[in-house]
Parts: sequence; C-alpha cells; structure tokens
Amino acid sequence: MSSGSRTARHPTILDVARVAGVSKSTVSNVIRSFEGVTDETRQAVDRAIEQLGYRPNAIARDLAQQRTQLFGTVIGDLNNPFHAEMAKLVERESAARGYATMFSNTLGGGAAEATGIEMMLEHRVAGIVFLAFSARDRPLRSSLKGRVPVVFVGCSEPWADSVVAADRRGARLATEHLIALGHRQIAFLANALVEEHGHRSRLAGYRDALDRAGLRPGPSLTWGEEGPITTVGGKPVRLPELLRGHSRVTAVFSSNDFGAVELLDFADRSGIGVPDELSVVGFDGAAVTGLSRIAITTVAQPKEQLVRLGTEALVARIEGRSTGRPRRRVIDVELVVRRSAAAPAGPQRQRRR
Amino acid sequence: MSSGSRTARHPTILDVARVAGVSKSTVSNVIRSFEGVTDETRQAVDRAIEQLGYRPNAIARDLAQQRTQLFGTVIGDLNNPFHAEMAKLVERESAARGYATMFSNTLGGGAAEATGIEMMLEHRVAGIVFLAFSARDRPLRSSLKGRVPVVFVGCSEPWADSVVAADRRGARLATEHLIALGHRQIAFLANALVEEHGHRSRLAGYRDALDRAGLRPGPSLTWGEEGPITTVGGKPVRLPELLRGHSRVTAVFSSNDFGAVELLDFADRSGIGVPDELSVVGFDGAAVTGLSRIAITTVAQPKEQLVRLGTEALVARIEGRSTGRPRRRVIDVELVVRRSAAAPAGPQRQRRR
DNA sequence: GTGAAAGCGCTAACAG
DNA sequence: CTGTTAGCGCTTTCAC
Repeated sequence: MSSGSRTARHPTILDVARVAGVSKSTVSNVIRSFEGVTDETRQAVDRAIEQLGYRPNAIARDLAQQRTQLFGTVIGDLNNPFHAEMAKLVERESAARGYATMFSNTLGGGAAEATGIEMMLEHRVAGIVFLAFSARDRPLRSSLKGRVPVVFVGCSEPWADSVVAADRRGARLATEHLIALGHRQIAFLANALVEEHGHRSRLAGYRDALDRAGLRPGPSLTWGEEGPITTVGGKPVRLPELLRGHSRVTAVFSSNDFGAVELLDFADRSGIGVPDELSVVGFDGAAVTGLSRIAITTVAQPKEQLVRLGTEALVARIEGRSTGRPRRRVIDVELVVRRSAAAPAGPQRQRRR
Repeated sequence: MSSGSRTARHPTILDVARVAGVSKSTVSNVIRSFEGVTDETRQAVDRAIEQLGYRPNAIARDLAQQRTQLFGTVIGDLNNPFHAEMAKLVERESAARGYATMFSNTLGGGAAEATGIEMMLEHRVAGIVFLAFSARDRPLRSSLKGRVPVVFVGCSEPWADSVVAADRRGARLATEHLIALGHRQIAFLANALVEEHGHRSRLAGYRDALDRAGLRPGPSLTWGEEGPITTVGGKPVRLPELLRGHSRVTAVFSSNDFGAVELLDFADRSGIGVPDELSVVGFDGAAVTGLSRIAITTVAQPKEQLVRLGTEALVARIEGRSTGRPRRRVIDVELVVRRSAAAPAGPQRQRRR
C-alpha cells in the first residue's frame, strides 16, 4: 500500500485530472465548487481525489490568487495567562472564519518582534492581529503601514484599527476602589510587557482617581531582581521598605494580572499579608485571579468581545468592506471585587480621613 | 511618498531587477546569498531592494522550492498553562531554527483537530509538532503517516518520533509519595484533555505504586458539572462524599496540573482542607503550581528539554538526517514536593500502618 | 460544460 | 559572473 520513502510527493491537480479523465481546469472547477459542472463529471473527479488522497496545495492557490487565508498573531508572552487566553480566542475566531494563523511570541518587542513581523510579511499574511506591540521600532511601523491590514486588540496605535478595553476608566475604577477602601498611599506597578499605550492609559486612569480624591500619586514600581522596586531620590527602594514608616504604601495597583499574581506571591514569600498589610488590585481578568486562593480583585477585560470585534474589523479591511481612517473601538470593563484588597490596617486603624 | 490605496502591490524580484539594471536571476542570486556575485552588482541590487522596500515572497519561494519553512503546532488547550508554556517554547525553538509556526488549538481532538491538521497539510508545513493528540480519528492518522514528518512532544504515538517525559515513572513517584505520607485510599483524577497515551501511562504508574504497596486502586475521578465525580456500582458519586466513611479517600493524584489546580480550587470552595482533609498531587510542572498560595506537589516535566529534543528530531527528519523507524526518547521527570500533600489526618490519627 | 493557455513570483539549471 | 528559460501547482480568462 505505502511506498518506502518517508514523504511521498503530493498528488497534484494534474494527477487527479488524469485519473478522472478530465482536464486540469475541470478539476479546479470542482475543487472551487464552481457552478456549472455536470454531476457526472463532479463525481468522477471526487472519486479520483478520494482515490489519490489529493489535498489542494494552498501555496500554489495563494500564489495564483495573490492572497492568502492566513493571519499573523503577535503575542506578548504566552506565559502570561491573559495573553494565552487571548491567543486561544484569536485562533478560534480565525479558524471559524477560515483563516489559519501564524503566531509570534515577542516578549515585549525587540528583535523577536521585528523578525516575527518580517516573517509574517514575507508569508503575505492577509492581516495581522496585534495582541501586543512595542512601538519602539520605528522602521517596523512604516513597513506595516499600508502594506497589510492590521488590527490592535487590547492595545492600540493611532495609525490602525483597534479594539481596546477602557483602560483608563478601568484603572480609575480600580484605584477608586482602593481609595474607597481607605487607602491613601497607592503605588503603581508597571510591567515591561504591557505595551506603551495600555500602560500609559492605565497610569493615567490611576492618576485620575488620585487627583479626584486630592491624593498624590504613590511610588511607581517595576520588577527588579528581588521583587518590586522603585526609585526615591536616585536610590532604589524595595517594596518591603515602602510598607514601613508614616507615609507608607498600603496598596498597589498592578497594570496587569500577571504582575498582580507575582506581586501577591512576592508578598506571601516576604511575609507581607495580603490584604491585611497590603492591598493588591490587578488588571485584565485573567482566569487565574479567580482561583479561591488567589482571589485578586481585578479589572476584567471582555476577552471574547475584544477578539471578536478585532477579527471582524480585520476581515472587513481585508475584504475591502471597511476603508478610510483607522477606527477605534473602546469596550467597557468591569471591576471584579475579590479578596486581595481591603481596608488598610495600621496606626490610623479605622480612623476616617 | 505613499499612494492612496490601503495595500499597495508588493514589488517583485522583477521590479528590483529593473531598478538595479540587472536580470531577475541576479537578484535571486543575491537574495539567496549565492556565491559569485560581484560586490558592485550586489550593492546595486541591495540598494534597489532598500529603495523599493522589497520583501521576498515566501509563497513563491516555497512553491518553487517545493518545501516550506513552516511548522504546524498542535496544542491541546492554551488555557492550560502547561500547554501555553510548551507552545511558547515551540515557537521560540522554531523561530531560532528559521521556521515560522502555525498553531492549532484542538481542545482535545474532534473536529477542531481534524480541520487544524488538514489546514497544516494544505499549507504543506515542513513538519508538525504535536503537543497533544487524540488518536480517535483513524483517517487522520493515515493522512499524516508518510505525508509529513511529525514529532510528538509530551505525548506519543507508536508510528512516529516522540519525546516524552517518563509518565509512568512520574506517576509512580507521585503516588509513592502519597503512600509514604500514609495515604491508603488514593483516587486518580483524569482530564479529558490529556491525550490517550499520557493518560494511560500515568494511570499505569499510579497503579504500579499501589500494587507494590499492596494497595488497591482508589476511585477514578473525572470532571463533572459540579466537580470531580466517579461511578460506584453504576451510581455517580461526587468527591465530597468520597471523603467520608471508613474507607474514605484521603488523597487524589491528578494526571495533570490544570486538573490539580481546579481540584484545589474545588476543595477550597467546598470547605475541604488541603492538605488537611485531602492531599493533592499533580503532574506537569506548570509554573502556577509554584505559587506560594497554590504550592501543589507535582511531577515536573523538563519542558525546555522536551521541546528542544522534539524540534531537533523533527528537523532531522525534515532534512533527511534521520530516517527509518520511529525513535522514542523518554526524559526523566522529577517530583517537586510542595504543600498540597501531607500525612492524612482523621480517625486513625498518627496510627502507623 | 469543458479544455487550452497564460500567468502568480520565485528557483535552479544551463548557456553565454 | 550574468542572463535565459523552464518549471512549481493552481486560478482564471477565453475559446471551443
């Protein structure tokens, strides 16, 4: 039945034509379910296809048609559960629309992002879904613009379509929640893998809330070798130290759930009680935050909706149904209150204002 | 500078040739960095490429060369952190070897798996990495065999190369750990998304351990609507009930970490203390199990090594460096002891044997 | 309704 | 060292 060689040559449309006793283009017509082929002929062709185990060559088709049924998906970090969840949705949505998808995990920009996009462009993907984007690389942006339809999902760039969550409002909600709980010194934890735009918006929302409450922004934390760290007067200060003293930090708003989970873990390992000594609020709505043991209060992004609208917009561009200036859609978010944030304890215990 | 239309036609090798004032094949020669092109000519071509923003068309190249630089990666479920971690590694490894990768998230077989593989085959992927596989679909297997190099990573099939963790031994270690802790009634929790082979091996390892200790296998749990469930004498029995009575279950070995995490969460929500009332051990070594609040004892698979060896084997097949019968590599695993498993409490408190 | 023929953009001999 | 040419497998007019 099978020959010895590992990978036999694939039968072509010509082989099928020969077996079916028809011409090449008739086979093509059958494959493309083109109207106007005798039932008889069609059946003969189908039989030949079956018999040969023929499988259309997408490469040849794409070359002839001058277009592919391929999406590129740019992901920040699959280790981040939220990103993985989004990637899964993109794959599902693409498949449902008949598109295959190529992934590139960029780890927040840099060389991986550039080569990944380059690769997608060379494969002439019909469109690219950006689940993360680091605009740092100028040439990248220009090689994208006008070359291929693009949509930013959960992040955004002014020069292309995007579907984003209400980052700023969400961050404000999160921070207001903390303020309502009685916190006065609220730090902001940023994660390198959150792309520029989201980061800025979330930072802005955080500041909005503080402003309205007449509070000053707390320290800005990033991840250092040994946990969250900030800089005060040129000197590095680690989180545990920030938790002491009279103007001490009592809460942290993390710009994403991955960071919030890590922060929680850091606190646990450092003997810092959450939420007793430190309240934590995240952003994204990653499934892991819903675990009873984690129970992180977070701002949930409507993942399905973001991805659905994003791919819809992309396909509309690809098919020419959508033209003109970039469209931006903002989807509302929701604060999911869990147990990682509570009223601050400490010296001013229960004292209001 | 730019025309009005959304996606301008891509310049071709011919455009470059025209601008550089050379022939088509000379351009091809410099692109393929073919030896024997004058520096002068090369520079002229490079300049033309730069000027036009030329980007080689991978589709045309692939068609002409009769091969692609594309991998297909079949994933079980990106929502499962272990799968996401593995997928990320495959992408990284592929990119490092110059391969782009197409993903298909199959959710454990069925239609999604079949169409995903079909799609990869039509795109003439150079090889497929299976991170999960459901052998249920007979025709699938036959359309794969001999058609394209394939490697199973973390799972396996007798008809193709595979790199797997020592599933059976790992499961035995996990179960022995539980036995050593004093457990006598240990249930096995299976997850639908673990493919046949891994499931069977892990079940076998679990039984090995019980056998050696002269114990009988405990109930076999699966996920029902309302948590883990088993069948006793044709009647469904939920986990909480199993935890009562004289021959009650005191520990569960979950065949994967995703299930273990869910089980832990189920226990937390049901007021079942872990590890006080119930010990839990998982399998995979997903990062999430390492969180201080989760702290699930698990059998860690060497992810990097699995993926590295897997892609190596695949590339060797693709390049013809490896031929003949399927090779199977088994990589050793390691029990990572954390806090989800402890000595059983209860009536026979501290009583030995 | 079916077949012949001209590409799609590139590679890979093979002449010059 | 460079140019000419014949495909790769399929689509897509356009005659028959």
